[in-house]
Amino acid sequence: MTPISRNGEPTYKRIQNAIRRRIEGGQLKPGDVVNSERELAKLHRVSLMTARHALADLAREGMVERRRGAGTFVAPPKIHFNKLMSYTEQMSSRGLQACSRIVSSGVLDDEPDIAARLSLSAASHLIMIERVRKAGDEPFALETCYLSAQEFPGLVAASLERGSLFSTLEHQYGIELAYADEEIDVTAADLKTTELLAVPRGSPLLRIRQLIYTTKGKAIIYVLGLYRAGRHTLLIRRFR
Amino acid sequence: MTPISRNGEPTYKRIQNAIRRRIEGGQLKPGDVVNSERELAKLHRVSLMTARHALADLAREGMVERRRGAGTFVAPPKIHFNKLMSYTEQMSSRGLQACSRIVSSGVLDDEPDIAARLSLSAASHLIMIERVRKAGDEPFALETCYLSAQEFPGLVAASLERGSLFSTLEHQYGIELAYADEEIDVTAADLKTTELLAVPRGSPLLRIRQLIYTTKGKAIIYVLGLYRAGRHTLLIRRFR
DNA sequence: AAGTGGTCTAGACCACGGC
DNA sequence: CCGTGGTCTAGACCACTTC
Repeated sequence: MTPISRNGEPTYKRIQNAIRRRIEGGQLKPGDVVNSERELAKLHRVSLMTARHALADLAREGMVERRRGAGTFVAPPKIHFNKLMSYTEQMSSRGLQACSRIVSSGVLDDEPDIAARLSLSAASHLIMIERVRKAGDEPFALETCYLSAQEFPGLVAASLERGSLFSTLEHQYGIELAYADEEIDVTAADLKTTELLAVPRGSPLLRIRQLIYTTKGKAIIYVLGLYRAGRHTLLIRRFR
Repeated sequence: MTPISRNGEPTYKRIQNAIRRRIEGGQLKPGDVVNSERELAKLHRVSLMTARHALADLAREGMVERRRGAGTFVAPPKIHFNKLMSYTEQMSSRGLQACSRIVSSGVLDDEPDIAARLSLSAASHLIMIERVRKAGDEPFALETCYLSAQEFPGLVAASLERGSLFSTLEHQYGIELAYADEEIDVTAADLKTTELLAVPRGSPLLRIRQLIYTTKGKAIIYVLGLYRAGRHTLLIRRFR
């Protein structure tokens, strides 16, 4: 048997996908027994080590739990903590519709601090998009994002039409987002924010400054978010 | 050769530890080449798969990076994002001394909401410790933590003497902390907080409600933290 | 061309869990 | 007791990187 089945997909991944499909398709529910290493080896006509590789890797992902002497079981669905999601994705994961309004947008060339965060020279041209996020009728957040104008020609127009910046970047520009570092603190609303978010002057606001990186480790988006009290709580999981 | 060398430690872990020691001891620096699978197999008189297991596992931990066709290299030291650390640990990791003052402490038996978060019955006795954290002379945070009084007899006295609650729990009570879920939002300072933190009434405060779990998945500590604006920023990494 | 990691085989013994 | 996962062997071929 050839180790790799003509399409380039390793055998152990084919086995994983077969199991994944049965879990995601609902045929296997959390707590159910998954085929043992020996069963998988026979089913897929594969050596024990390969079947084992498939299961061990699934366990590492958290899709499955292995208990020595007992078997391999479908793991309970994990809540995705510390996941980088766009506003649109966050909303749709809760079954809600993303709703936002672009307040302003354009290209700036005198934002040295922001350019520096994106590892660009001080006077670089930066695309700026400022949006108010709404829940129902009430605005609850003001988000301003910045990107290199040179790297994303034509982005402003595109982003004005479609809501999701993430999907535009990923599908239109072929960008692979990897992670984001966030600085979270608190400030009082200034005059401009007061008007846009319809809150009293001096109201406490959650401030999140986010720097989003690609899989190559390059910072490509800077986002400044200001969130009204009460309307927004951040969930984080920390590990020991 | 016996697969396990009399003390019960698997061979692949012995190999890992040998490599780890050389990295942590400074003999191998980030970017340096680590012994290849074949070299390790000969050195430790072990099969290729076992040497491979050791390296693959170290790579999964992030201690080394593997590049096909090139070799295995010591990974750059990782910044510990999203790590659960006590205040004492956070301070000492920055080379500072933890400095806090106990405002009040005692046992409560009428905090049903907090008891519920800890999966205890409504009228359970709860140890409460309220502390002001300081940076230099200025107070910057008010932290109140709650634990089951039944599970931690004698804790109040112990915690009054030593600063670190985490180390008391881990060493005195044999607790293994695993992770914490945090809810982060923002409020305005009430009268009591105003006095303790020496800020004007209505000042914006960062509020962090933390539920800390053991390795067995049991919630054992609830912490409510209130942080002054400007004095404290949270760092988070989110992954796609 | 030589060396590396990635995949795979066809077996083996052990420790552990549930019956 | 039997079946499970955990460890291990002594090889093999491939794709890839470096020289």
